[in-house]
Amino acid sequence: MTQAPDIAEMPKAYEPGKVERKRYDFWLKQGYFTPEIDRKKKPFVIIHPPTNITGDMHLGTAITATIEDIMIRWHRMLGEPTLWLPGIDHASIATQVVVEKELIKEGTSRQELGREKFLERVWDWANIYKKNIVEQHKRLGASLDWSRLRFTMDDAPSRAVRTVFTNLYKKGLIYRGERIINWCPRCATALSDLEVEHKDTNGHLWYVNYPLVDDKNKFITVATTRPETIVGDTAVAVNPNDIGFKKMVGKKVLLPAVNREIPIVADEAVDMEFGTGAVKITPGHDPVDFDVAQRQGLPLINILNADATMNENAGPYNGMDRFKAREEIIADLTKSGQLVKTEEYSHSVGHCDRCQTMVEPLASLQWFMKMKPLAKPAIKAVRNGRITIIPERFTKVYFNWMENIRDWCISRQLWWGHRIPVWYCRDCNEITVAVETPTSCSRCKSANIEQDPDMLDTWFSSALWPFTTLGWPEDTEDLHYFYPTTVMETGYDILFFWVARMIMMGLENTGKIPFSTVYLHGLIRDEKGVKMTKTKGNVINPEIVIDEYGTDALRFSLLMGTTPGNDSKLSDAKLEAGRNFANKMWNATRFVIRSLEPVTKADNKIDKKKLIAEDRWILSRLNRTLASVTGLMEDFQFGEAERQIHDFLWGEYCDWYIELAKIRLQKNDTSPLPVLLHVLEKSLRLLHPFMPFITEELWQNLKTHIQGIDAESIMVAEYPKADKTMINTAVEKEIDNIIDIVHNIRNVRAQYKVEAGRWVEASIYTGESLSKSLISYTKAIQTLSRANPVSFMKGEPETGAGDKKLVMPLQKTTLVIPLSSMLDVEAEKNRLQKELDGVQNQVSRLEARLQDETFLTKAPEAVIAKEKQKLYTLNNRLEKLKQQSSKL
RNA sequence: GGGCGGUUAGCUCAGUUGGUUAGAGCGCUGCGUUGACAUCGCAGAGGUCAGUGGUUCAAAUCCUCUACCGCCCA
Repeated sequence: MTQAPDIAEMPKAYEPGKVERKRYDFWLKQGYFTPEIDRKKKPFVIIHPPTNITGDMHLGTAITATIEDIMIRWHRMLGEPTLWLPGIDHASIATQVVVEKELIKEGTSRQELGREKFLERVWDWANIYKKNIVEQHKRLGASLDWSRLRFTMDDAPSRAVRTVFTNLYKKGLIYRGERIINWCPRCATALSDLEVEHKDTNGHLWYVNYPLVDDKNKFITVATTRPETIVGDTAVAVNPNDIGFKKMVGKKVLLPAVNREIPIVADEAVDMEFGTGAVKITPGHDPVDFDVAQRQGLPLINILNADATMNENAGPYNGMDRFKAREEIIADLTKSGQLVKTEEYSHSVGHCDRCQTMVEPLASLQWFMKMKPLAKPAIKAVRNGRITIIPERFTKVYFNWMENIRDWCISRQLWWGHRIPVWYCRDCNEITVAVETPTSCSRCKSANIEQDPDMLDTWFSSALWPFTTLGWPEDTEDLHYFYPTTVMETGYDILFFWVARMIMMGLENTGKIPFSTVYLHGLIRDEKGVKMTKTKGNVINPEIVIDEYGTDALRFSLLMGTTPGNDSKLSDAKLEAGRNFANKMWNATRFVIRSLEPVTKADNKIDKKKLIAEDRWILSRLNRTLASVTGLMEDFQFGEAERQIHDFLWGEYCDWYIELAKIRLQKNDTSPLPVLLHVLEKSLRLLHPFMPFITEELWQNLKTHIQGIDAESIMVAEYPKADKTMINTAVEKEIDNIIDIVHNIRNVRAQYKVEAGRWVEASIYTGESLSKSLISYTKAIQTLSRANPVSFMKGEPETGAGDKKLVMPLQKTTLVIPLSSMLDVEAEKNRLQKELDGVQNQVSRLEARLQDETFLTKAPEAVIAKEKQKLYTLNNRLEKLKQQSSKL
């Protein structure tokens, strides 16, 4: 009895905490996460979108890891060399914001610390969070190849960043210029368009009179939402087609507050419908005005300091905060009578994505990437199908953005990140751009050079991630074998940030697409459908969830009921469903193991000759599920695949097959054990990518009792394939028939409130034929529906008046139960009437259809035959129901 | 202003080439502690698939318009 599968070894409920760490360590030790390069095979590769170091894991991390791990584990089990490469992102601006907040709490600041000390602090932070990220992914069961872990600030990726910058600069695709950029006064840096969040804001439209220089009694009235920028105006503009203003063009007006003379110009860009039709032009602080100024040759005045206080160009408002200046200037204009009208006005205002501070458009000297030439091949790659985006509708979003792409501001006035590899010569002003830090100016050879103090946008390095992680620009074996990668999986919210730029950079730098499929998942929201954010305090920490429910439950519930690209909500109810399913599997396995003979090792090989109907039924259902799930996985329908596995295991294997098997185990009949084991073992493999821990635990448990399983771990065992020869529609119908009978006897019992312990009598009439197989289920029907005696009869029941019997026409048989112990006639009348109505309804519909000439001529013959058959069956049933009803 | 998505049971959502009586989980009602599982079992109630018009023999599914909700871009 030493190797007896003692049930005491398996506790009554699944305890994930005792399993997860142990199993993960085992996988790690075995080295399963690191692929073997096999040139004969095509690898499956996912570069994990780098997790950023700003804080702890959130559900976005969890859903990404879960979906990718499902794909990875699945392909690994299919025998493909499978690489899932983990990455960590330095998140330049976001990290700097968090660390600065810490400093403020300590009563200091980055300026006070100085650049070097500040960077030490950030590195400390980064090192802590790098560790956390790795640990958290391990808890999620992520089978990432940790031997290839990359951090964006590592030497190799950093060198790759400088290489790309240098190459693109040389090709003229990176340039330095003065443009309107988005300036965050709190972060004190430029931002790209994508990092600005537009919010509809209720503001005002102020109408201000600008007096004409040559006639102080005449005015031109302009409308503005930002009166504080008046001091930066260098013109007033009207539309050249605006007849009302025609005579004004060319004249000069006197700017309020600073008393500067500025011209009235005509420009097509002016919207005649807006305000009075005359607008103020502030080229230093408005993108449209900037363009007007370029066209009209107008000067440009910057009125703001980096912290958004007014500067010396603002005259009397110098030194004031921008909002204070607005109040003051309105007060002054009111006093002077130049403010003629104020309207409520709703408009969209940009805010910093990271700190929510109101952004200032600002003319500034920055580095930009020219995007149009890069976008062109990237559009083509998707258009001609070399890259597929799933779900398909995002293809349109991608095209729309790419076709209207604008140059990307890539420089940031930050301290943490990749420093721009540009050196300015103090002697000859030459710009030196280089991968290696130069010691002298490339032109005059002076050593008096200074590096650009700015950093690159974080997303610059992210865009290179699919190839820099594999060693580019070095010609490595990894790059050869694993690039282009297979799938880029991420949330749809960063389609532009990541995916689009990765495609452009991949094509530009490697000449190849970086991946062939883009799979976009939806966002996880809270129970009420609100996006989770730290400020709202509705963030769910996955680690707490794992502690309470287990990793597999979390993974299961994250996918439950989801479809590609659609948002989903996470709730305790879903987590409980996941936990319960895990527990159900635990106990099903516990039952199977307990049922085995203690001494011998059982066989899960199937001897087709020994199979009885229910065996062939569950095998048919299994293989149907396998085929369906495989199709869904190939189609990226993981939520639906998961649901089908769940329904098969719970609704068919546990609810029916195990229950039927129990009867055979008692009877000492042909043993159900081989099939019981066979189906369970395969199902665990089927489920493994979704719920890796519990499936491994149970599979290992099972393995000690089964002969001939070679794999050391479920994660390297073969993913089950459907055997279509096992699919058997006839036998499925046969067992459905049994289920139908059991179902109806149980139903009657419940309806008539028959006591649990009481047996009812049942006769089953089978019409023309009475199969032996059906009779062999007598015992099963007895046990499952608590009916005895159960007898089978050929033909139809004879119904005489006064018979106290329930006669229930089922799908294929007629069930007869003596009413003797079930006396609630009213309830039965109601039930019958309801059923009668239902069937009558269907019959009417079918009759109508079958009398319809067009249907009869246009529908395929098979369909017509099917409908006729249906009608025939229904009419029979209807007839029987009527008889039954008349008797009551 | 342009584009996209959603509207199916009380709640959260599936329903992918149009074709049995539209499904699941949770919730609800009733019954149930016979050795896998009360993190469970059995049974039940609950839906004119947002509205409108159309295509079709046949529409939750395809097309038109409308309403409401959400998102993205400008």
